[in-house]
Amino acid sequence: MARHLITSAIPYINGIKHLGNLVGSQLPADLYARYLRGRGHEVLFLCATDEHGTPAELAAAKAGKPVADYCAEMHDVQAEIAAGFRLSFDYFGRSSSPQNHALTQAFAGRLADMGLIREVVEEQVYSNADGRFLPDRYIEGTCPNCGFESARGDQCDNCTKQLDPTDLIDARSTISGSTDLEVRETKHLYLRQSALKDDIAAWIGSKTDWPILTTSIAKKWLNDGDGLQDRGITRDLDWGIPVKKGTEDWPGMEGKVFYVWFDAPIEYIACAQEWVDAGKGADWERWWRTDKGADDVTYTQFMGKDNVPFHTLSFPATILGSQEPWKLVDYIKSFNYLNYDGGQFSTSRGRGVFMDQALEILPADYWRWWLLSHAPESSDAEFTWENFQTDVNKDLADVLGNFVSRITKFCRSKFSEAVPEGPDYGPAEAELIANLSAKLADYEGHMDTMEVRKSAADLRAMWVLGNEYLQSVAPWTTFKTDPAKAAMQVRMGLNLCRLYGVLSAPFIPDASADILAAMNASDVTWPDDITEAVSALQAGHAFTVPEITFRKITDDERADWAKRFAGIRD
RNA sequence: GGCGCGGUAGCUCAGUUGGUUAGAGCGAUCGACUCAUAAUCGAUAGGUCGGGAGUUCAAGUCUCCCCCACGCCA
Repeated sequence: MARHLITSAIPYINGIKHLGNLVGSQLPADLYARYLRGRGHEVLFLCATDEHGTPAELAAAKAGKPVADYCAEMHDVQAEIAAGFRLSFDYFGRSSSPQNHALTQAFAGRLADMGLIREVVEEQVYSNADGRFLPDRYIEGTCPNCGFESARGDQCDNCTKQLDPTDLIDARSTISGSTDLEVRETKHLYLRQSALKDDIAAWIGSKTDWPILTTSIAKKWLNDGDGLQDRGITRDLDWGIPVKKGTEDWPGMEGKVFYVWFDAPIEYIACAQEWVDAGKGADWERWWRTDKGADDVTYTQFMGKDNVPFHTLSFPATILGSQEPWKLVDYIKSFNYLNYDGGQFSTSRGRGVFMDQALEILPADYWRWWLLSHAPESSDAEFTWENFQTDVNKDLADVLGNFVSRITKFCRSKFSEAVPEGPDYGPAEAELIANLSAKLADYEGHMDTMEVRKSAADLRAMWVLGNEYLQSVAPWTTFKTDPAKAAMQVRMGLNLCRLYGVLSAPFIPDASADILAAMNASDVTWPDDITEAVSALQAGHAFTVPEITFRKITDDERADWAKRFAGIRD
């Protein structure tokens, strides 16, 4: 039994995530966590909400709520939706937790002690009306180059010229529209990532088994231009973790907070502390401190490609720079984007399906299966309603659901709602067992290496083997001449239902639980041996014919949903 | 403009270090079966592997150029 620490990129607190976000981090992380638990490994699976920064402040203001209240509410909303998708976090924390405050401040203090923090005085635009410094993207004005009226503080979207906020003519705040702006000096802390470049490059270089997507992004940032740049880790905001040097005040940094991208990944560690403090775990250090038992932990992170730089460079810079025995990530599984019907999902335009909407129209398993079996691993993937409908109907309703239905109903009509008597398995069953064993090995191999789409294909192939078997031995025909033999064939079919329930659980936990409950199965452990597994249910074992496991999506529904989620809001 | 991931059957995608007639699922067509959610099983059709040039005994797989899509950055 091995120990696995798994984290999913932590979703931003502002709003509900769409299916592309889900399939890019939380869902595959959950698949992996469920699989490893199923195999009997010890797993700690953590996720949290990422709560700091300007967007959270603005969203709270828009909602007319104090930012702390807003975040608390949205955390609960996201937690509820995550539960709806059956995301099996051991703990769903918050980056605004007291634990993360203390740990982030401790890291900053330690990095300062190691000489890796420098103070920089810079000029930034301050909005008197808003009472705050404005990040470049919250400033708009007329481009001095082309005259475009909605150029942003960092760049003109019309002529693409790179700009400084002070270049803009009639600059205004996009928050309030106010033109009462001024340039003020402000002091910030920078993490000297440039000093850690060689360490990080050596570490990345040692990860030869990582996905190309992960390492190519990391190497680009390491080597482009002047190489890895020092990064500002503080901001002039109210909402965030106050800048402190450990537990001490940081002279000159009063009223400032750490930048969200500094404290967010530290929450991975703080989340484990929250898990313990909430009474759900006993010891977080044995997962995170290599001097306290974490040296045998395998740590895997899941994220979309946009998060890769922060997980391959920024967070490792924090860890490596501290020179403390923190656990570094062993494997980063990154994903491309899921497109929606030929374009992007769009939060602002309401285009695509969001997590809460998805659960309103169909159970979680439908989404889990389709999204995972089409995970954007090697390139961006494409969601269309036509594909979703045909794939889900075929795979879940016809291949798996109908298999359970046909065998249980046949048994009930010809025998009873109990596994019938019959002889031992024969040659046809031996062949089936051999095929299943081979496919199970493929399935486990692909799950071990987190090849999500291939794992889904292997699982489906095992479902198909059951249908092939029934079709070939045809118990409905056998029954006419040799009822005892037919009973044996039915016994195999019922045992396959139980087996599918066990093996399918990482992908479709609810349906698996339903099947196992219908089969009245007490043993749900992962099979070591298929021969044994298909003998688990013995003659006389009572079962029930389950309700329809997966109903089909109709053409009307598909058309209706395609229209509903096309994005008419503006 | 620079960089990155891609461009393989109607659709969604696989194709290890270059090596026999390029694969899967869906869809289509035909057949079998009738236990089942008009389900299942089998068979067949369908691709000049974005375009061009090159290296090689041999290239979807390597090199160069070009085109297209998406993304990131400045």
